[in-house]
Amino acid sequence: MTENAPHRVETSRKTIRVLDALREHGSSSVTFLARELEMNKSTVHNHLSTLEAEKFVVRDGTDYELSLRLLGFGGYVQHRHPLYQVAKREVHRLASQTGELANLMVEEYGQGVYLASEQGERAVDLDIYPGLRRPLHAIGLGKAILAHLSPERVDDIIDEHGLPAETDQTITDRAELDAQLATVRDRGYAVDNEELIRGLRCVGAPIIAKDGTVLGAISVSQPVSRMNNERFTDEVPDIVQSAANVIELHANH
Amino acid sequence: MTENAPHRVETSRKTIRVLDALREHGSSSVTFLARELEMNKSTVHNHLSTLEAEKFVVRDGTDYELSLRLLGFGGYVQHRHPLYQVAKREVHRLASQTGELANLMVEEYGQGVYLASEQGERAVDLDIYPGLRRPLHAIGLGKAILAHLSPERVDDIIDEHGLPAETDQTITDRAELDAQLATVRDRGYAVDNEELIRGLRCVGAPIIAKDGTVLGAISVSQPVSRMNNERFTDEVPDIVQSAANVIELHANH
DNA sequence: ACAGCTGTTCTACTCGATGGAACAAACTAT
DNA sequence: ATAGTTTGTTCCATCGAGTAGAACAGCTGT
Repeated sequence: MTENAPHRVETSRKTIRVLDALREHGSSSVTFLARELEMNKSTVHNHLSTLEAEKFVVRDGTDYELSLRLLGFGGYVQHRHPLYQVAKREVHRLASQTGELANLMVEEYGQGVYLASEQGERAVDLDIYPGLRRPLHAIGLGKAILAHLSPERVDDIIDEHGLPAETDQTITDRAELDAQLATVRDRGYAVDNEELIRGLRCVGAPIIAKDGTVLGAISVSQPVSRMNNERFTDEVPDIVQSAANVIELHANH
Repeated sequence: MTENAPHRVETSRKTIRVLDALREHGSSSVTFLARELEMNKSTVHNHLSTLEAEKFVVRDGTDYELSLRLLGFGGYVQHRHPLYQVAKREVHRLASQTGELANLMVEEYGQGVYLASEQGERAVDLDIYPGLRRPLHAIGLGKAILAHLSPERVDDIIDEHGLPAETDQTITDRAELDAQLATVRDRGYAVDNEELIRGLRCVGAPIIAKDGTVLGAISVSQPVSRMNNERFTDEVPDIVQSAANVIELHANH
């Protein structure tokens, strides 16, 4: 038992570690996972057998991989999420209206989680999928959310996750971040300028509930080549903000 | 240890049972789950603490519910699924072209699993989401798949799952099913006529790989009121089949 | 104030997860 | 072919850890 941790089930943590490893490495064999996780071969085998019996993994010959049963859990969580239900259509509309990539994000455990991601006709292909987690400070979506969390909450989050640099444009200075968050609050939307991925610009608007708490954020991402400064500072922000407003109306019944 | 089951990790099964219960009942308290699962209160508490530490569940005051971390696994599984990658755009196109509900299904463990589900402008709202499982025999999508599995495989599946009646239109007779599957093979698409849900018609076409194995099926569902017999037997099948053909082309590189 | 709920903590017991060795099956290389 | 290496799987004894039950604390309503 580590430190002051209460009574935890160590065995189940091992099972979760196996699942995590399968997600990180894709289809894997018993011995590979045993080496990777520094667990005994027979232990890994037992856990995989259990997961297979429970249909959480499928075996492809000698390798195991995550099964669609996990999609059942994931789809369920997404489907029943209150913000997803009201925002789904707007994300869709935003993607087809702009032809670009539209995303919906919420905060959980101090990280940004994509709740929905929809590609328009000419959208960039970014390997973004629902459930993917990204640091909040490095993307427009995340800054839109951070700007409307309580200062204590922002402190906690940065204490836990820091301000890692994703590209050379990422904000890594706390004062700089605070300044940007103030700007976001003023003008109502956030941007990121190749902060997570080089060549990509993104405009995000917060979704605020009637009691003032931030529910999430919605954004449009497009290559710098297709977003000149005018679109970047005028047109796109308007579109994204009005989508956020529509969602706010639905969210507040 | 039950029967001839090899060495399984019983503790992890309990954790999985907790997750299942949370999915079935939604947000739940410790004592509720303990009663439901016939486990000791403290045992449930330990498992939930573990799941919370691993961020698989979030607590909302005294209740626990499934977290977005599960969406991470689910989204990953969906995103990396080979059929999803090639079929995604066609499902999208089918939904906007018809304005109705378009679905993509694959078979896993003898059940039909929705891989994608997209609503067009006037589509019915069916509580279908990616990862949801349905019996193969009761839906057009499922019959499109069954028709192209090997006879032994079909036998195995029916041995395991039977032919439960979802509505009074569901096929529950094996001979009747075989006859329908033969028809599906002949004309290239499958239908269901209020077999899963009353008032809903569905046309599904199989997606076949170049080696003859069935990869999945794609469908359009709409209310009987909007699908007269002509559309049901001519127009819609054509649209769905051509979408399936496009996917087959992409799947075969 | 008291009874009846919760969730949580503690502890002793014993069940079962674990790691190591032994096994079989599949491949490689000589 | 045969020997050698690597795989997945099974077996088994040990001891670590999950479990159940009781005790505690915090809350609600009458």
